[in-house]
Amino acid sequence: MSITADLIRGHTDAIILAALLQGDSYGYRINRSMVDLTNGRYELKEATLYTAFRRLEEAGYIRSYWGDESTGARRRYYAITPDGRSAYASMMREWREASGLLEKLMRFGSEDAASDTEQI
Amino acid sequence: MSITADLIRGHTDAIILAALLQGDSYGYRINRSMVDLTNGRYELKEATLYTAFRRLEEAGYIRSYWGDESTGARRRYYAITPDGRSAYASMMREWREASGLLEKLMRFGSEDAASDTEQI
DNA sequence: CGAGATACCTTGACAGGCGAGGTATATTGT
DNA sequence: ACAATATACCTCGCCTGTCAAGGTATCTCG
Repeated sequence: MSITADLIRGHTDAIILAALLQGDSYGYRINRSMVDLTNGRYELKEATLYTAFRRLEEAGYIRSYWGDESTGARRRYYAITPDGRSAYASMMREWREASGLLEKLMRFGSEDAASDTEQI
Repeated sequence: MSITADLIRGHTDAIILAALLQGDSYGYRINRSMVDLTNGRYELKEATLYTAFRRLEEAGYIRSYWGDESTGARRRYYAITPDGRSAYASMMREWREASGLLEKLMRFGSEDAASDTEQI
């Protein structure tokens, strides 16, 4: 993976919730879709993923149920809850704000900026 | 602070290097300028800041020297090294890529998107 | 003289990410 | 028939960055 962990840290939950907004899904599949969407440049590691599921379920943002696969390995499906939806929304808001601030702070010194006309 | 730590986590080094691109500075001042630039919405905590200085100096990205204040508290100044400059550049590149990916992943589900014409 | 600003620093705990390891079932190639 | 691979789940324990809490010393102002 070309993207280091700390750049993603803290966004795991939002990413998972976003995936579940599309409909119920399960761990392995979510993992795959990350890889696909990013062309393999980023992967949510399994350990991270399952820890996150626990965390999110405990927080009441998702709930889980076993699929009734008649064949193949069993799957634990996850569904986003109403609380999860509003959590997602506020995470997105935070992300927008944070990335704006970061942008500002990180090019504080560099002059490829050309957009600092707004006063702080 | 309205912005949670984990959203910024991992960017501390880049932020500090960016500040030093403007010229040598010292801890307390860098800290202040963060607060000013973000209108108080984000603050690099002192403990975090000084840990980062150690880390960056050990990595050879910055070097430090004591200022010769004739009055007031002593100041330890930091200067960015050539290695630090190229580290900053690659951190910026990583940030661009990561934030692009995150954007894509996090609105995977939501339909304020309207820009998913590019195929993955 | 006491309060507050300036300026530095360390310790210890915490939380999230993940490497490494494990389980079980189905498919595919030889 | 059997090994390899893919699917699918899970846990333990380490590592790293953040930060609350505490500490030091100097200067200014009322």
